[in-house]
Amino acid sequence: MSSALADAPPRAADVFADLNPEQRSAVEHGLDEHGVRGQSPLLVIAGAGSGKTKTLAARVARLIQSGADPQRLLLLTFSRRAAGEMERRAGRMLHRALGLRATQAPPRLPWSGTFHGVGARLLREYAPRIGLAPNFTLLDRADAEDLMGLQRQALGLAETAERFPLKATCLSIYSRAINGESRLDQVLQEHFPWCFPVHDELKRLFKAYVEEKQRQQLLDYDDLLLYWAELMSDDRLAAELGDRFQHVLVDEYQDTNRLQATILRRLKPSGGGLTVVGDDAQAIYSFRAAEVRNILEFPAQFDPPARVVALERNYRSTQPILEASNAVIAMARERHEKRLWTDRASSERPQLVTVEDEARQAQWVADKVLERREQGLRLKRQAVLFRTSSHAAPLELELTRRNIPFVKFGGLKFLESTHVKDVLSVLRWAENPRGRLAGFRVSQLLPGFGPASARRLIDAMAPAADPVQALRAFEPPRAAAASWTALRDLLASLIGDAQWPMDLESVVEWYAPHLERLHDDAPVRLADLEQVVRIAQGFGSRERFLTELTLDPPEASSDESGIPLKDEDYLILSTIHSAKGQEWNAVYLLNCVDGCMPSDLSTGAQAQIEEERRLLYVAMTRAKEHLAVMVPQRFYVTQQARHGDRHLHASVSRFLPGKVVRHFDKLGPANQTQAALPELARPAMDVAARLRKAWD
DNA sequence: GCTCAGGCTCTTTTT
DNA sequence: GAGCCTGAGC
Repeated sequence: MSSALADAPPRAADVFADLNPEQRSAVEHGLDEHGVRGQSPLLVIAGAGSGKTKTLAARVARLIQSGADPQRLLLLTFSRRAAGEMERRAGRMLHRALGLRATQAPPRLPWSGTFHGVGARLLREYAPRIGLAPNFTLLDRADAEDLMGLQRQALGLAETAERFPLKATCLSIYSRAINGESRLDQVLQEHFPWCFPVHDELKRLFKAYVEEKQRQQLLDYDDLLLYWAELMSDDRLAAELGDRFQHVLVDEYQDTNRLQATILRRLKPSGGGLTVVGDDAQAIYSFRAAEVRNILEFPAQFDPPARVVALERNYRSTQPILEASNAVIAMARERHEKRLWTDRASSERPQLVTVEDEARQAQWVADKVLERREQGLRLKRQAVLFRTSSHAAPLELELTRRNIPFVKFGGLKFLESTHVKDVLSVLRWAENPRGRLAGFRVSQLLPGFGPASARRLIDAMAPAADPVQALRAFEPPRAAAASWTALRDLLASLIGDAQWPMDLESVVEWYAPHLERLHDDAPVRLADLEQVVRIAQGFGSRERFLTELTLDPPEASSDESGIPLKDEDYLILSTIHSAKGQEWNAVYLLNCVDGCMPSDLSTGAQAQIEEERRLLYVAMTRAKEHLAVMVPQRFYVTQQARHGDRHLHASVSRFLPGKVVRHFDKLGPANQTQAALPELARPAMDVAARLRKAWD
């Protein structure tokens, strides 16, 4: 224990002075002026905008100030970004609390990060003790899907008379079973009923998938949790790890799944030293097998039960915004009774803005954003939120047209796009020449090189003592002879000696002509690749680049101009999921109509609808002063296989009935006449039918 | 035996 | 638009 810290003058009162009584009680739980006293578990129910991050950071700072070793503090957050934020704020408080000089850095928190990130580090360290290869390769989701796809093919499941679930669906099912600690038949019954007939085949497939991962020393995301949990089913290792981390703090506990709860339970069986923070009203990740019951049943899990502290004072939003948000969540079926309050009065109510269509919606938002900027509100203080990434497309177009810079969070990461995956796969293959996945993908980029040749190639390389030699000895299919030479030589040089980050540039150079041949929009994709090259420069080596990119991918993308520099001003576009934990002075919420909000893919079970309601609640509570909820009356639906593109008539979200809407100021075209919507009389669409049926 | 073009289906949210 | 399967054509 650092004596310098323990000897520091107790100046806690200065730093922690502005905590309210509930926050203070959470921060001081188990502590007194002599340091760590009690060790009972703590649950903090933290409403939206109630100073959750501040409280958690203050608790971290207070623990360290009281003598806790930063090395023995495990801080589990939802995202890397949240971990960084927590470390920064705790650092600032510590800096003041310990009376450090400006040149002195506060202690770092080496064990803060996501469950997955921390799991990866622990597993590398403990690998030799649990029969795991320490240099295991981490699969991102797309890789895992490809591996599943290969097994699906190999088992002949693709050729069954009935269409077998796609590889992505197979992986979702598998992942759900792992994270939810559920049996396959339960998962199928509850979440994938249409796949139930192929229960036995899926079971075979998953067995093959697991075996293949083990053979190739591959771990997928779920394995990071699974192996961690398994590691701690050994009493000795569990005790060792439990002892290693004196305090364990978990953020966003409402979005953890059962497997994560198991890990915590094995880490801290008595709950001593365990602090979890969350808000059941903001649970929005059940599609990832998050389990709200984790937080609801947390206190009773221990004997004596965990102490519960509720933070109900909201510091973020104005009274009118909070009232509207409270009205939305008050209609939820099941919830922890809790009433957020604030003293931030305002005469401005949230707006419910009806516009004709999505194009007008984009114009309205762009106008308003500029108007607010004229009034002095920087773009960065404003955000546009949406349920689904594609909902922002018309707005992105409008913003680009008007030269308004923006950065988009969430949705399809550009790392997952075909061309970026292609390039990264070449690097992966070079990094691990016996890995079958990357080779299988890359070789088929060559014209005349199909799945059969690809399989022949990876079969030749996998067992080879010298993969480069196997590569040179390989006879390519005749049609691919010319292009084969270039790939072979590229790989040989990449395997031979790594030249980072020049390697990546060689790969892009090799790939460019193939990109040209395979895609019509090659220039746009090439711009993405230049972006990758730029990102790569921030990493010390090829190996680090590949592993860290998997656990911590860049979360933003923007138009072709690339991500703006940090000091530039830009508008935030974000999915609601990615907006978690954030706040802005002005928030615009797109497409608040039935079919988008709730998404018509989530109107099946009541539980899904309730989650969509919480999603709206999360979106609204991001706003500090200005909130505009947009309702386009019709929108254009593209790529409908059956009927082609057409207009769809939309109605305001079911989560905004009369008694909620009265908390809003209504804006919009005074009288929308039916004449303006000629062809909408009988929309012959599946979606429309489903929307109606949802009201039955 | 192998590749590739054409047609069909599905399309959320993320570590 | 991309994944996936089928079947024509080499």
